[in-house]
Amino acid sequence: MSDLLRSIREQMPELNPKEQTIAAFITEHPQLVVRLGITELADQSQTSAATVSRFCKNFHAGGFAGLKLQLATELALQPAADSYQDIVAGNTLESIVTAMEANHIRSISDTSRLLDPKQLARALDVLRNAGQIDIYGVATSGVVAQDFYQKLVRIGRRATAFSDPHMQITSASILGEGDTAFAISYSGETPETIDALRCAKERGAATVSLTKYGPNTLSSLADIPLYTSSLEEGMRRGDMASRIAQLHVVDILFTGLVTESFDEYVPKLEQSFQMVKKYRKEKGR
Amino acid sequence: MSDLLRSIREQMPELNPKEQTIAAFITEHPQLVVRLGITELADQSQTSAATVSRFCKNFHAGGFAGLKLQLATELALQPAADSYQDIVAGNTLESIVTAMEANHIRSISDTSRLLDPKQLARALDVLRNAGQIDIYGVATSGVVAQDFYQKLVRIGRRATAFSDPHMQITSASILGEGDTAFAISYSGETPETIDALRCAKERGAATVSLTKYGPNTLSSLADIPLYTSSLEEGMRRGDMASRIAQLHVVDILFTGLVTESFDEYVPKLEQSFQMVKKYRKEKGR
DNA sequence: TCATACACGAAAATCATTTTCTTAGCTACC
DNA sequence: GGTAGCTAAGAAAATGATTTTCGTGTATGA
Repeated sequence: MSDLLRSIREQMPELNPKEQTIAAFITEHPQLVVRLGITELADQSQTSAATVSRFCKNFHAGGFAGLKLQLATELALQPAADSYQDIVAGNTLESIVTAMEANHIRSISDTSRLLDPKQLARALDVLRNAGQIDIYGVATSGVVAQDFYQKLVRIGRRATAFSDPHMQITSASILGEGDTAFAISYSGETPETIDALRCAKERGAATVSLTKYGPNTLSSLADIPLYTSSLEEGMRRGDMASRIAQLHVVDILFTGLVTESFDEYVPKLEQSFQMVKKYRKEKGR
Repeated sequence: MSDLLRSIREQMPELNPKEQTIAAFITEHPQLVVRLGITELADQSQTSAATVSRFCKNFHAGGFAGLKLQLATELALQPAADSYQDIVAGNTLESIVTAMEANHIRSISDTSRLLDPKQLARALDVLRNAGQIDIYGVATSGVVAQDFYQKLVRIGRRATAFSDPHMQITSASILGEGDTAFAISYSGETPETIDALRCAKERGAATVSLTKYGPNTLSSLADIPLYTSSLEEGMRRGDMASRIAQLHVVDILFTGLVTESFDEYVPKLEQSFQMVKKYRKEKGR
C-alpha cells in the first residue's frame, strides 16, 4: 500500500520504451487516468491495451482496475497537502474559509514532519529540569509565548513570559545555570528576542529557539533549535499560519512534559482546574 | 463531488427494501465494496447485479465503477480526519506528534465545516462598521483575544483586549451603539466573559460570541454566535485543539475584513510593517 | 546468418456491467 | 371482485472493458 505514483516515477528509467510512454502519461495526468478506460489510456499513450495491462501487472497493482483504485486514493490524499493558497482581494467568504483551512492544515502537517524527535527530546529535557523557564517573543510570537507560559504555570512550573523587551532582558539577566530560556520568533531575526536569548545564554541558561526552518540568527544562537515550516514567499501575511504552527509545537512540548511525568502533573492540572471553579463558587455563582 | 457515503446514509429510509439492503452493506463495509465486483456485491446483499446497477444510477454515481471510485477517494480522506486521539501517559514522542497533528487538523476541518457563512458575514459586518471593538476572553481564550486584538490594531481598527475582568467590564461599560463586543470562551460559560458581554449588550453594542458548538450561555446572549467544533468528552485538556480552532476563526474573520477592503487595509498593513523596521534601523541595527 | 529472446499489437477469450425483457406483486379504478 | 396499470426486481441478453493468447517483427549474441 505504498506510493504507487512515486514508484512509477522512480522505476521509469528501467522501463521499456512503450512502458515509459505509459508511465509518463500516468505521472503527468494521474487524475485523468482515473476516469479513462484502458483502451483510451492506450490511445493517449500511443500503445495498445495489452501493453497497458501488462504494465499494471509489472507494478503488481492488481490489474488496471487496481491501478485506478490506488491512483484514486493517492490523489485524494494529495489535495489536502496541496500548495499553500494565497489570499487576495475579492475572495468570497467560502473561499477564504477553504483557503485558510488548507493553509493551516498544511502548516501543521509540514511542521510535524519537520520536527526532529532528538531535538524535541532535548528540549523536553531542559524544560523538565529547569529551575526557571523564561519565554521570549514579541507581537505575534508574544501571543504564543503567553500561551506556553500559561500552560507551564498550570502544571506548577516556574515560568515567565514578558512581551516588554526591557522586562525580557531584565528577566534573562537573572537567569543562571539550570534555567532555560525559550525564544520564539518566526523570522528568527527579531532583535529584542535575539538580545534576550543571547543574554540568557551568557548567564549559562539552556537555550531553545522556535523559528521558521532555515538558517537564522536566533536558531544559530540556541543550544536546541526547533523549527516550524516556512511558508512560500508572497504568502499574504504568513504570520497566521506560522502562529498556528508555533502553537502546534508548544502543544507537543507541553503534552510531552505532561505525559513524561503523568502522575506528577495531571493532578496539578486537575487541581488548578478545580481551584478556579471553587473560587468562582465562593463568589456565589 | 460531495459526500456519497453520507448521502447514502441519509437517503436510506426512502429507499426500496432491496436498495436498503445494498445501502446498508455499502455503508457498513465501504472498504470492502471498493474491492468487490458488482455481482459479488449483489450476492453479499442478497440482490441481483441489475439492482445494484440501478442503485448506482439513482445516486448519480456514474455507474458501479464511478461509485467505487468515489468510495475509494472518500475512504482515503477518512483516516486523516479520523477520531480525535486521546493523549495518555507513556506515549512516545513520535506518537504525541502524530496524535497532536491529527487532533489539530481535525479540529480545523471540523470548525471550517461548522462555520455558517451567514453568521460570518454578519460578524464581518459589525466588525467593519464598529467604532470601537472590545474583545473579551480569559486564560486560554485570552491568548486568542490578544491575537485578534493585535491583528485589528495592525489594520488601524480601534480595538482593546483585556484579560483582567475588571478592565473588561470597565471597557464594556463605555461602549455604545455602533460599537462591537467580541467574546471568546470555549465553554461559553466563563462568568467574567459573560458579564462583560452582557454589559456591552446593555450599552447597545453589537455582540459576537465564539464558543464551542452547542447551547451555552454566551452564545445565547450574543447577537451573532460563532462556533468552533466541540471535542469529544474525555479528551485530555481539550483547550489545545479548541484554541487552534478559535485562532482559525479569528484568521478567517481577519482575512475577511482585509479582503473586503483590500485597498484600504493592505497599505496599512505594509505601513505598520515598514514602521517597525524603520524604528529598528534608527536604533542602529 | 541463424537462433533466441523480447516487445508489442491484433484479436480472441474472458469477465464485468448495463440494458432489456419478463414476471410477480400491488394498487386503484371500474 | 376483476382488470388495467404500475413498480420492483431478477434472468438473460447485449454491450463493453480487460486480460490472455498468439503471431510478427526486431534486436542481440553466438
